[in-house]
Amino acid sequence: MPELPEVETTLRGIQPKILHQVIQGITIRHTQLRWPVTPKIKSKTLNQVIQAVERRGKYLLLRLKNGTLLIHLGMSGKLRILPKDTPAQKHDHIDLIFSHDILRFTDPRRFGAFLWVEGDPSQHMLLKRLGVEPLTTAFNGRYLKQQAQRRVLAVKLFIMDNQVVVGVGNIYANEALFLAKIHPQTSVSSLDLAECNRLARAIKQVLRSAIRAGGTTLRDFSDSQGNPGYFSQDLQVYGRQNLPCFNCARPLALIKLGQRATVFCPSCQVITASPPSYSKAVHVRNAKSNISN
DNA sequence: AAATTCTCCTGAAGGC
DNA sequence: TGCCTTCAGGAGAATT
Repeated sequence: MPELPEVETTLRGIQPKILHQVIQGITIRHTQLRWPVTPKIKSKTLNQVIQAVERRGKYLLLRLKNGTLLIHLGMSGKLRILPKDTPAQKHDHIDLIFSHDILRFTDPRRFGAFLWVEGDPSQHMLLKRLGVEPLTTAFNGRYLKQQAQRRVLAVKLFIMDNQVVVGVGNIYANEALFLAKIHPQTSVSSLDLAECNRLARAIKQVLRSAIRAGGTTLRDFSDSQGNPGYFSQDLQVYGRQNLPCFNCARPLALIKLGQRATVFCPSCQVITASPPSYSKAVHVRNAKSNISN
């Protein structure tokens, strides 16, 4: 499932292939994505040059002279560079056709988005309220501490809030909290500066490692060439419920926080401050480890 | 306002 | 084998 490292991996794969290239055609096979794909995308993009390829959070921006293609991979989306004559398969929804190859958007679960945006994309509804990029110096312990003031929710939900920091999805939130030795249910306003510093550093470290590994492939992520990511092998907690903690060998626990699977080590990630915890958690009974690949 | 729950979708996996 | 149910999850929308 694409999080920031997977989107960054995709960006690095497609950028050299499409930058400064002319869009010679566009094929839309399925318009029902998260939002309908408007037919005017065709006329707006035809014969336009890709002037820049950027990322903001988990959004990809293909900038043209008169507007921007705003793309989100959702849960199961991928963008691949393929030879021009590659036959389309079931969930291949959109092709951008260039002189030598095509950029194909595939998304079985159709949680993704493919939008045309005019004007400054940073002011678009979907982008203007996004928080800081985690891999910039603006994201640090002091920032987290300041943002956490008077917020009443679990730290895991807080770091997954895109208005605080972008790009931290469920997998990397679990991993970063383990690395920072912070219990996912800790009330975020109770974290001291040292803990915030640890957490910010852990998020950066986990995301950087995952980008270096080409992302995490659980079921269906692959990069623009169709290669899987190798970070799955480095996962410390995600998908490892009931298996031994790599630090202390005790079994990892699984709960649900905000309807997301949350895996942590009950002995390495201890809540120190009081009140002890926030956000309702559902304990998952008879949980089986379900990591794939 | 902030926190919480619901919702979209398909494929995989489990139960019987 | 096969049908049925359940689950996964990003993030906006709806609700509390």
